[in-house]
Amino acid sequence: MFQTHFQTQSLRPLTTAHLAQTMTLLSLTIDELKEQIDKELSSNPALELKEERRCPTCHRLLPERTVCPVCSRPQNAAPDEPVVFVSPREDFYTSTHVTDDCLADEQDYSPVSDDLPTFVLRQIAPELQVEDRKLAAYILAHLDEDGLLTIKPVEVAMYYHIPLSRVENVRKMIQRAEPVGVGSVSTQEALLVQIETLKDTMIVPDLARLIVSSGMHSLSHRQYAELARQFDVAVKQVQLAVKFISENLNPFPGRSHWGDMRQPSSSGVEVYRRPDIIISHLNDDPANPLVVEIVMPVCGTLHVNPLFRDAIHLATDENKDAMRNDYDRASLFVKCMQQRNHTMTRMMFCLVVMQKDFILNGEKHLKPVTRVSISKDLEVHESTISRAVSGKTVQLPNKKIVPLSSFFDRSLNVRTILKDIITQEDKPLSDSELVELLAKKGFEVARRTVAKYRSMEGILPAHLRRSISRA
DNA sequence: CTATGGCACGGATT
DNA sequence: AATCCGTGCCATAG
Repeated sequence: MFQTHFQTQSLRPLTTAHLAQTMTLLSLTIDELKEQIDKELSSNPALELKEERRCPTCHRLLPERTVCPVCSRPQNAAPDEPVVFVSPREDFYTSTHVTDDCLADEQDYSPVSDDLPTFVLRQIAPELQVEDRKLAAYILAHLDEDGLLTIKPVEVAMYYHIPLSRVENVRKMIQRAEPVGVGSVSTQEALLVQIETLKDTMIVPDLARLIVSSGMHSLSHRQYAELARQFDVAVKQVQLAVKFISENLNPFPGRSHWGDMRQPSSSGVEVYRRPDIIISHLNDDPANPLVVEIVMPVCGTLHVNPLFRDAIHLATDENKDAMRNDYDRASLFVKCMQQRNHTMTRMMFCLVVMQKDFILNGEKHLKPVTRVSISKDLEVHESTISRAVSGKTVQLPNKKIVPLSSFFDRSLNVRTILKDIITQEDKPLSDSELVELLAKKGFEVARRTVAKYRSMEGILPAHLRRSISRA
């Protein structure tokens, strides 16, 4: 029902080679795609990148059509249907990996958002020795989604064949940068660093420090009595110190700062990348229809250079085979690229129609959709959708960047409702009470599941929940 | 006895 | 075929 103005027939893969390459291209993220295109362009003279015209009114590049798909909507599209098209936006490309490029001073990348490593690196780059910069970048490249280090400092030192002390010096600088404590090896270290920096601006109870430095185990198990005995103070004192800790410190430095734009997926290494797809309102006016751009990392469209084809006939026999080969490769590449974009376009159209509420009104309104159902609507194999979704990110109209896979998250809506309930209700609710509240709103989940969701969102259990600071 | 986290199982998803 | 997710049961802390 959704393929109103998308013709599938003309783009069916013809050969197995075509199919295979389309599949690989489909699963590539935007950075990998650019890499692939660059490689192909530089190694194959038959391939050409043609700069296309811009739309006179909105200045978007016009890839395949002469009519701008955004300004002049296709006639057969209903007014509330989203416009989906492939958008060549090289200008949008910014370096997202932490490389030497990122370290160049005061460059304006105009990214939608920095990733966490870049964000930190910018702060400390000015005071860093030049030769320590790539060291810092390396360290920052190995943070988990909580902002903690995934490798040991010793390993870094061995990797670069430098003394451990040098690694630690750089690491100390990273830890002092915002978000404070990032780059720590453990939650304990993160907390200690935060305490040290807080000391400058406020009074830190000594007991809090003691508890963090030598009572972490008891703390995490909420054994307050044990702590009181260990430090020979009243339980009440311990509770006060714990309160201070939970209100002022954050064991997961990465979360407070970046939790908003990032979904806590446990494999979230790639989550900070710039988006593969951009969804926005035309001219950012909510009254206008949605515009969905499948971002191409190059400016213009790829096609086979017609001059090259003519030149084959003029070439010597010796060159002819090679040129023929180049030509075939180029045209295959172009076909595959079109196929890829075609699939992406159709999929996004389908997805945006179904998840319109989610895109406009937030995560609460996410409908549980499976990849299989989409594949049926589009009449493609489910693995095709899987590949198209995996690793990609989307920028929503509210400028948040989320992984495309969250469109298929079965429990995201329940989790956000849960978050809402917890932040709004002032009295700490137990898990089973939460189950009832959720049931009232029409979400049937088990008690155990609520507990899981809490830990996924980094929400503390009912005991230690007082006033959780949220930015 | 209640609240919660760990382990593991089954079914759905990829 | 491998993986992820929701859930049930059980142990443990308070």
